[in-house]
Amino acid sequence: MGVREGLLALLDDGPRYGYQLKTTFEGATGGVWPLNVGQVYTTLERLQRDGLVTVLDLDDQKSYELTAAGREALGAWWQTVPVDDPPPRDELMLKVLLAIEHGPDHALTVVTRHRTALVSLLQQRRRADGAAPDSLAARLVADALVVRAEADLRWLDLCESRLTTDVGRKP
Amino acid sequence: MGVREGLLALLDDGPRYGYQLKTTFEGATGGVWPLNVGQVYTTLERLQRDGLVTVLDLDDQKSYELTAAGREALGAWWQTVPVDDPPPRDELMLKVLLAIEHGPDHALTVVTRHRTALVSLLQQRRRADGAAPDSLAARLVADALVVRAEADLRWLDLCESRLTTDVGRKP
DNA sequence: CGACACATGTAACACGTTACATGATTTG
DNA sequence: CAAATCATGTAACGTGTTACATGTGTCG
Repeated sequence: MGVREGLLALLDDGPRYGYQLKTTFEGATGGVWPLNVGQVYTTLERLQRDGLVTVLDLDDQKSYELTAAGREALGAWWQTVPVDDPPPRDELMLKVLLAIEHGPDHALTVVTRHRTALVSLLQQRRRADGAAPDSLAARLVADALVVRAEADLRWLDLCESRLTTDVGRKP
Repeated sequence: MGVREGLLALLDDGPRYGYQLKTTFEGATGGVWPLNVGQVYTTLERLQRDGLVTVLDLDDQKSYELTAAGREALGAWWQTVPVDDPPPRDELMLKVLLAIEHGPDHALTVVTRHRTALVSLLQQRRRADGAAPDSLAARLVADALVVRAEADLRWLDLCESRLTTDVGRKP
């Protein structure tokens, strides 16, 4: 549910054609999220099917346009605050939780390995973040990656402390 | 790529049958990540197809077992530190970035709306985290949700400051 | 001319989700 | 007995990813 809404949002600025949507999407996201053109067209097809978008068939190019329903759906998206319930499965969490099933020793191994890797990744990202201010979008994405990595790191620390103190009692 | 490895990891403790995998998966993840039984069977089919798992056809129940290749794949998974490149598309980020295309005013609206929602969500999660220590797994998941929400909040603050100071210059 | 950007698609595949169908066993 | 749990699947659908095919225009 990402590309779909993305295209809707871009079409809110007026009719666009497929390839244009690809490039502006990539531009808006600071070039961090490449978008295969093919997916743009298939997604547009689905949006048509769902009545959120119509096509203006011009000479040789096709122009896509929001319908009233599409504008409504977009409005709903802007209003909605995404709260995932159940939360999306995350690979790091999953790995640690499953490692616990194999015993706290294995879990601690996994935790420390990931922490050292995350520390270097974080340094790397901080450098990238501090350096070239490409665009506002790229900057914000870089910020997000740093903040996320910090959060993961903090969580790993929490895991370690809980694993070392709570050893023995697993209700 | 979550369920697949999850099942492999669980099968490392010995042969299991499908339904058992569902319940132990949900148990290992503190009941936070429900897993549809149907998906267990389809995933096991794919794992068979890929030669990572074999079936022991007993009287009326089927028991699944890791192959050598399966054990190897699992080992690789344990060793691997997940670094997504490009990073996965995140709805919050996407929304803010696309809102910027519509002008900083719209972006600021989105940012502040999400911040207030996140603040209350965070309080709620902190309560849940501080309360009943269900199991180690449930506790760790709750921790993760809190830490993630804090990170998102921090990022939104960053967005706001960048949006208010960087206004005007978008290279 | 040759490479590259522009422009539009199709096909195959992977994974996840939900709903549906079926039957055995356990337990209140 | 009735309901819940255990147990195994199938079918349909949605989305995302990659690769492939095709053609036009532009620019060095």
